[in-house]
Amino acid sequence: MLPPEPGRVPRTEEELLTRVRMLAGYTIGQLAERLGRKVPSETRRAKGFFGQLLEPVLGATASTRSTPDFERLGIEMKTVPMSRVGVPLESTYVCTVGGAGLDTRDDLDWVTSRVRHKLTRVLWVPIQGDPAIPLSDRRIGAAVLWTPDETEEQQLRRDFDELMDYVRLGRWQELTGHLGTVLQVRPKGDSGGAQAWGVDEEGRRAKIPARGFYLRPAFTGAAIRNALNRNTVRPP
DNA sequence: GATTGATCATAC
DNA sequence: GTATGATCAATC
Repeated sequence: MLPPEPGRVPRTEEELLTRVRMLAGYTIGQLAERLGRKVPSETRRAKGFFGQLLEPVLGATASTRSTPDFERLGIEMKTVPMSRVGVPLESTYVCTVGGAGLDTRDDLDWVTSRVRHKLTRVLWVPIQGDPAIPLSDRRIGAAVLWTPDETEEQQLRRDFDELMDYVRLGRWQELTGHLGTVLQVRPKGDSGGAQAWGVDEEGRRAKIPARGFYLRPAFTGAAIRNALNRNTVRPP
């Protein structure tokens, strides 16, 4: 039985969920074959491959724009590499720090930030991430749709506000991956080379090393578990 | 073994 | 070069 072919843009959440659930159990190899794409030979060269493979099948309005994957539904899709025991093996990239957003100052406030907008509604798609399993044999898991609850949003906001203080003050040197309990800032893009717009310590526009917001694995794991629990109807 | 900083592919 | 999609690998 072959996995579904590339689909049209889903019109409703239900349509998207139905489609993504059809993928559960299939391997990356099966999906790649269906799409006529070759699975990279080395895992080192497969970064981002899973996400890019799933997008056309689910009807994501892909491309490189900074809009949600499912624009009209306001849903962002993230594949998550899971260990044998079902915990995320990697952090999850959210969006860049600084850049054009600082021009409008929208990014400085949590409520209008790209981080919050990106995480308002996320479709988590777990995929086997055990390095012992060849890329082609890794299986797609059961996806869940998640919206941060009050507790989760507070956690994110606290970290965001703390991290953005460094951005506001131009203290890029001190803005390392050590900061933040659930949300952190790390380098993004080619090391050394990649740059983005920010402000320096005098508040002037300046080029700074490109960085991105990332969710820590423990938070992503909890989010997926919580989404599962919330979406499960239990008997009274 | 977990984590931070470095790195890889692709589209435009 | 900048955005998307992420994971690798040196270090703690």
